[in-house]
Amino acid sequence: MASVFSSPQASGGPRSLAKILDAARGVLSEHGYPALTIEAVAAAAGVGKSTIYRWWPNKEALVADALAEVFRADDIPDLGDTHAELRYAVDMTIDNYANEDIAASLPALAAGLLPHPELMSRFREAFLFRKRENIAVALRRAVRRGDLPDDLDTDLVQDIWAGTILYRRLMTGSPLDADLAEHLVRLVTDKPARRAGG
Amino acid sequence: MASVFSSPQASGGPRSLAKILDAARGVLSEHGYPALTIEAVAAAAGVGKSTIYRWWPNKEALVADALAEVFRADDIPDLGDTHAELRYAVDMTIDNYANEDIAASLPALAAGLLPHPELMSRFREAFLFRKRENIAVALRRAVRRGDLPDDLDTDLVQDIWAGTILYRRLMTGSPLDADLAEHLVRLVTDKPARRAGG
DNA sequence: AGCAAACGATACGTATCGTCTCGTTTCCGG
DNA sequence: CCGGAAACGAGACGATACGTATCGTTTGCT
Repeated sequence: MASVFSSPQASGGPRSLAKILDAARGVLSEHGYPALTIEAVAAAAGVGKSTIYRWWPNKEALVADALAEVFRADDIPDLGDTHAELRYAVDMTIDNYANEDIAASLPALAAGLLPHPELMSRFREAFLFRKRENIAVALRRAVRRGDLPDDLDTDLVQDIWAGTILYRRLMTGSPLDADLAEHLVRLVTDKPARRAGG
Repeated sequence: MASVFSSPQASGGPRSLAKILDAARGVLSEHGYPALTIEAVAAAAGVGKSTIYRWWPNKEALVADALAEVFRADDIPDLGDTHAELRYAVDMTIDNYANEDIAASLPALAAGLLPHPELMSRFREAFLFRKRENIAVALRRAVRRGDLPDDLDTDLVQDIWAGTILYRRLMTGSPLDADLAEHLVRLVTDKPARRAGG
């Protein structure tokens, strides 16, 4: 998969992207986000600073690219069982945000990209929407089975899942365990009483 | 209310905290987070840098203090109506995260505090738990009324509310409107079918 | 072989951080 | 109303990182 934030030119093309992305992940894992400077990545990659700046506009874009390759965006398998499929989706999301490198970088990433709408939307594309579409497929499948209501707001469901998980990870520090996953799935599958069926 | 991150000494005590906090909010509102440097705040407050560093360990702590005063943490009024009370709580949360200054600063704040557990926990205290306890009171009131299940996990409810709202604000950019508020309230009040009544 | 793109090294100017020193102002007790 | 201590303003300072620019070298395509 090509990188999202780098801008390979027409002919010839970059020769050191992979080396740089690997080095970025390495620095991040070994020394943490505060140590992740362009100069440190360049040194770890055995590369000149200019080479990094040739392909990425700034540090956040580089980190986003480096992490995008670690971010899971599986197709949700058709298991014939709605509960199991949604659990798969939630577990995948938990997996992503439980990842040390990702969790440690996301706030700084968001902070750095927020003032740059162009980069921010590319970030959303790479990080969120790729995964979201796969989960949406599973949700629509569940609707077709009759397990979820026709008017289900799939975006809201995903905002709730990802939002809760991320919030727990970054703000409250509560565990991201099977219990949470189960709650989040049931939040969607246990339909409201709807005032009639009582 | 005293500030959370500053550390006023025994006697004498600081004379310029308010001036500095006001200046910080001013710079933030007028020029945005990237312009919020210690030097800019000092200049805007008509204060020496050293005065700021005397009372706050770093920029994040200062910003956290400045924003904590803007953060709403109302008591949820006893309206006799669970739905209305929870809606009040959700609206308040939306209000907080819809605030330009707060939303623009939160990621940078989280990024800066994350590597410092001590500051991070003081931040949680000031920003989250004050508000959460007030909302928890309303939730427990609703349980007592029989409108919510006895085993309600109030922390999870709040993680879902705040998480979803914050995620929408920072990541997807979806609107934080009455529709969302209503959905989030119903998520809690429309009890699951519980496998029996269905 | 030849050319252009990609590269590495590295110097440079700018910005901000957080520390420090020093002389001045403010406050409080006596 | 005086004197000392704390708080203060100004700003110099070293360290670090950013992002740009220059330049000679390597790489890979034709």
